Amino acid sequence: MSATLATRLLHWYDQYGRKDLPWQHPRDAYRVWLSEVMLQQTQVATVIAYFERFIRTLPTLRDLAAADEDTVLALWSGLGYYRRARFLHRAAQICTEQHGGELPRDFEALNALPGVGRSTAGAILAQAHGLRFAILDGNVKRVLARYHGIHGHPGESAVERQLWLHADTHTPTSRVADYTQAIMDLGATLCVRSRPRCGDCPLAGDCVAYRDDLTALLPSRKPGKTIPTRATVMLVLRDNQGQVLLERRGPQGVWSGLWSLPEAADPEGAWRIAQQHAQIDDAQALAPFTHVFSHYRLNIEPLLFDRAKAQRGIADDPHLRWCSADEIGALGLPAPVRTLLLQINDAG
DNA sequence: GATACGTGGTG
DNA sequence: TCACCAAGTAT
Repeated sequence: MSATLATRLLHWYDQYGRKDLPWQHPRDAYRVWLSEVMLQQTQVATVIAYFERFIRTLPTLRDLAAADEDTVLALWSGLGYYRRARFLHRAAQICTEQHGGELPRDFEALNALPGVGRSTAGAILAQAHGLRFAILDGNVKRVLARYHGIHGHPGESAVERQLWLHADTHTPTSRVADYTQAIMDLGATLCVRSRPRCGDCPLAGDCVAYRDDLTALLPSRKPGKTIPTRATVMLVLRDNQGQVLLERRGPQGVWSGLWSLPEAADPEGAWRIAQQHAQIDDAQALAPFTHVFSHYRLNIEPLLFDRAKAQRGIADDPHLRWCSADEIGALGLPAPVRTLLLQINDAG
């Protein structure tokens, strides 16, 4: 009878696991929650700097609940999937109103918070409180699909159901927090998507994919599909003090809640919109570029209306504001818009 | 079940 | 250049 998967994994973790990630010290519920949400569909290397800045600015759940949405989105700006930030903010307020300013320790209550799914709820309970709950993120899916030789894309419900069963079965009753970190670390460092380092893996002896030489085929890849291309004109309205007109995007769709540039379908529409907001002398087409989302490609044609004279009355519209470069730093902007404005600033 | 939702890195 | 990928959740 060989040791359990958890035993072997914990033994490996003690020697090779990651123990200095910023959310591990201290490993409290607020920090684990924040890190888990930031890490959804995002890699550790990207998250670390965002996490440290966020936790420095909003060190407690109550600070987050009391913060402006602009502050939260500015701290998230560049991370993507901005709905996560809005959910995080709302969930903090729910905790303040309904849970005494703490994250609940109950799975159902956690799972009911916006942005907290089964895996994130499990991670909080396991890592912050040592309770026996399984997680099933991309790392764990990859490890278990290989270990058990499970075919089929993990996005299929039947496959995911199997993976959850295995994930739960393997979760030990002691050292749950370390085990949870261990299986993620294995997936992130050895059992990686391409060229996994099976020679160093503590589970290779019982791994079906290793035994059958299937590591390159498991987990099964998502059936590919081509993404559509869309186009937009972005208006850069700039006054003689260098301030640029920004517009807050609505609660639905991409970049929800972020401050972005006004948009139009074509240059004629752009002129029409520009004239509503300012007196315009001329327009200058800037270099077009493409921004790629997960589900479509966006061709962006920036149109610079320089030396614009702002119309009066805009101050009344909370979704519009003229911003200096300094103010832009404190707002959440889409990554390509921030890049564009920085380039224009550098160019004068 | 399918789709929406970002961004930066990689081969 | 480009397809694919990386600590998911909500609708």
